[in-house]
Amino acid sequence: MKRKPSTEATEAWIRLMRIQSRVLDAVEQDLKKAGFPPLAWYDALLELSRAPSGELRPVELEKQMLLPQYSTSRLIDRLVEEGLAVRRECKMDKRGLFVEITDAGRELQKKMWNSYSAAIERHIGSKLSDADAVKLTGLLDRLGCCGGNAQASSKDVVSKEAATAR
Amino acid sequence: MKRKPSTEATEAWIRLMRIQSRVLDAVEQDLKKAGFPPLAWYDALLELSRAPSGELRPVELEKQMLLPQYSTSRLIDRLVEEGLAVRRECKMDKRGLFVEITDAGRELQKKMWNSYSAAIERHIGSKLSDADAVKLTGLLDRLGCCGGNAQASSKDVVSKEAATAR
DNA sequence: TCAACATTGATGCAACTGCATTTAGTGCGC
DNA sequence: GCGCACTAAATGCAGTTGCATCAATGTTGA
Repeated sequence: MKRKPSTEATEAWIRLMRIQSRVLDAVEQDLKKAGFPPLAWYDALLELSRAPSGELRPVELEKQMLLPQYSTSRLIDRLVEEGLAVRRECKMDKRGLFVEITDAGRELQKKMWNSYSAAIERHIGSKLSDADAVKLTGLLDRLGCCGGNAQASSKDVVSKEAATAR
Repeated sequence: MKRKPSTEATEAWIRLMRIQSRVLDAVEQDLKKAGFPPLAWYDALLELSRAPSGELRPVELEKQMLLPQYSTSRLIDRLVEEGLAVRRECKMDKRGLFVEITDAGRELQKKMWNSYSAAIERHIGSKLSDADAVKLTGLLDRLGCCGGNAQASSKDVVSKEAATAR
C-alpha cells in the first residue's frame, strides 16, 4: 500500500492545490479591494437571477452551488440581511420557502461581474491562450468524474458570468 | 472594461475552482475517515521533518507553507498541544523561537503519508496518465507566475511526500 | 548612544465553518 | 385517520479564521 502515486501525479496534486489557492486568493482580493462581498454571494445572486422568476428553493440553490445545507441557510441569512434577497413563503410545501432576488441584488450581481470578469482576465485569461485554457479545462474535467457521485458535466454550461461554486 | 475574459478562460476558471475543491474535499475526507488530522498538519510536520535538525523558525514555516503569520502561530499551538512538536527558545534572536518536531510527530507524518499517498493515487493518479499529469502541472504553473510577487517555481521540488501548502 | 523603525510571534475579537440536533411539515402504508 | 419514516430549513455550540494590535526584541543611522 506504499509508494502508490507517481511523482507526476503528486506534482500535479501539489500544483492544483497551490495554484488554485493562489489564484482564488488573488481574485477574492481584487473583489474585496473593489469593496464587494465574497464570491459566494456573487454565485448565489447569479443563480437566483437566472432562475425562472428570480426565485429558488434553498434546496435548489444548495445543489447548484454544491454547498452544505446549513451553509446555504446562513448565506441566505446574509443576503436577506443586506436586502439583496427576500424569503417568501412557499404555499405548496409549507416546510420550505422561496428565496427571491431583489432589484438591489440584481444590481449588485451586475456590478460585481465587472470586477470579477476583470479579475478572471487578469489572473487567467492573460496568462493562457484560449487553446491552452481549453486544454486545462479538459484535463481538470477528467479529475471531476467517476470519482464519487454523479455530476452534471457540461449540461449546465455557464456561458458568461461564471458561477464558481465554492 | 466589459466582456474581458474569453469564455475559454472563464470556463477554465470555473473548472479550476470546482475541481480543486472537489478533489481537496475528497482527499481531506479520506484522511479524516482514517482518523487523521487535517492536511495542514501533515504539511507542517513534513516541513519540520525535512529541516536540518527537525526544527524551524515559525517565520520559515510560514514562508514554506504560504500561510498567514497568525495561522502558523496557531497551527504550532495545536501541534504542541498534541505533543507532535515543541517550542524551544532561540538564543540568537530572543524575539523568535524554534519549533522542533518530536518523535511522535515524525511517526504521525509517516503514517499519514500512507493514507495521503493512497488518496492522491485514488483521486489524481488513477485518472490521469503521467504524461497528462505533466501537462496539467505545466498549464497550472503558467498561472502561478508573473502575477504578483515572485516565487520559487521548481527549485523547491517535492519529490515524494507532497507538501501541499494551504 | 539612543531614538526611530522593522521584525517576530502571540492574542482579543468578531465573523465564519462544521457538526449534530431541532422544529416543522409531508406522504406513505395500513 | 394515525403512526412512522422522510425531507426542508434553522440553530446551538465548539472550533477556526481573518483582522488588527500588542509586547518584546533587533537594527540602523545621525
